Amino acid sequence: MLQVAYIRENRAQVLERLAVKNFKYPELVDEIIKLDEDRRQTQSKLDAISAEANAAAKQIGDLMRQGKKEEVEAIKANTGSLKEQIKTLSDQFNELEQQLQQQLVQLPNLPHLSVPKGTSADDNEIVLEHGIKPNLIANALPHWELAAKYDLIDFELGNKIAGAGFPVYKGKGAKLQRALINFFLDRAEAADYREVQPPIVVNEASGFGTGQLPDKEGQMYHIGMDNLYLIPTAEVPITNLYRDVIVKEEELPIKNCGYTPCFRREAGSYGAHVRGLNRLHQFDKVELVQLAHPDQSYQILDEMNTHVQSLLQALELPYRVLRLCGGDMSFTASLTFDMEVWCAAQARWLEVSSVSNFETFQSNRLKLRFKGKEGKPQLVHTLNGSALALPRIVASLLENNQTENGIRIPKALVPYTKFEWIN
RNA sequence: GGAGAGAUGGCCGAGUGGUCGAAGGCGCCUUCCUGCUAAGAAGGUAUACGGGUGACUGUAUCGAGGGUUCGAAUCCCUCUCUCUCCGCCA
Repeated sequence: MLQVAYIRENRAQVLERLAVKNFKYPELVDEIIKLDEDRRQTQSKLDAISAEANAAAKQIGDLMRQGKKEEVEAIKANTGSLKEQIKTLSDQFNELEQQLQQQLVQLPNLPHLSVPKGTSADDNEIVLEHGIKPNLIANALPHWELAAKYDLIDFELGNKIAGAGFPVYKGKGAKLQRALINFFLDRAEAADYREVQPPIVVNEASGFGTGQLPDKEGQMYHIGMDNLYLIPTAEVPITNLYRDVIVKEEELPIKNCGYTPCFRREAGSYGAHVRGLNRLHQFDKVELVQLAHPDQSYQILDEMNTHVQSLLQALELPYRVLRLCGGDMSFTASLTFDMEVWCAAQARWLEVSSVSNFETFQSNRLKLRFKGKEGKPQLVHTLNGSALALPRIVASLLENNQTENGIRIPKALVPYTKFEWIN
């Protein structure tokens, strides 16, 4: 959520930035400015009358102590109309605040100046490509067939007990999951992230804090009876650890990481592109979350970017880094880098990580601030990134590393899997 | 799920319907003092939104929301959460 004062004072710039995200209702900006104007005027009136009423009440108190009953009655005669005015104005004020809030949450975050214009994934800027695409053996198989061939993942069985998109990992397939999670967590720990294990359901306030709610209910599984949501990413619970918190400036940056399963309804997805592990309703992911000083957040974004790349390099996977264009970025982000790995048998790039700086968009909703020795509390910048999401990593490992003799596990992972081959 | 108790500032904790944005303690910050691993003294120390170039100032906030009252941390109602005991259970 953008800050009203910022919108008010930087109207032209806000409009210009929103255009980069192809925001469809720029008139909302002026509606917000108008509502804010009304709100402030109403507050001024309300405050003045409340002050008057407070003064009268205080005076009555003094007079009562002196036993001057008649004078008290004279003052009381006036307070009735003050009360009515206060009631009317505060109703107005609450209404205006509510409207303002409703409008504000509809504005997406402003993209960073480096974000290219564009309308779809085709307009994303390829920042770099790393590694060499493997030459596959003849009769190379896509990962879903490899998973069946080596009895690693059972999509049918998952279908039976839950539904499509909930695979069952078996034997070395299951061990590979566990190995990847531990590998990613160890790497995060080595980079000074503190590991946390958050709940995998969250309440509404948490969903609002990181920007999933309102409006994106359809992407999350909802437990109606208890009004809880299954998390779509660990970003939600981990960032919300700091909701309504004022941290000390010298504690920044605050680095947390965590492994969780993630749940996504993925309503409307279909076709060959969602086969196998390409798109699931439940998957595992290790997430990095940082709270940063505004002066440092872009440097930290680069560091996170580098961290994710180091994981892909360790896993010997060819990858590329994209700078997302305005049209492909999320509602909440200021700048996002996506990492995609090459899946050789499908001959496709698959997104495995998304690293973003949200600047103050989330922290404004979360009321997450920092305070130095002097001065007012300021909103922190929040950042997060997948490091990494498992399914497409597995897809790529299986497809890229298939040989006549089985599937080779990359060296860095062998201490975790305790096996070098799947065969 | 049943019964009871409770929710006050960073923490602990007091609070009679007016003198309470809130005693006291701890913590923290600044200054002073004392030459010694420390102690003492003074002052300061919530947040949001307004108004003012600024010093400053108004309003709101004692779990949340309503109500009673000229006036509510204090009285009433609803909700949420926490704790204790019982039940169930990994």
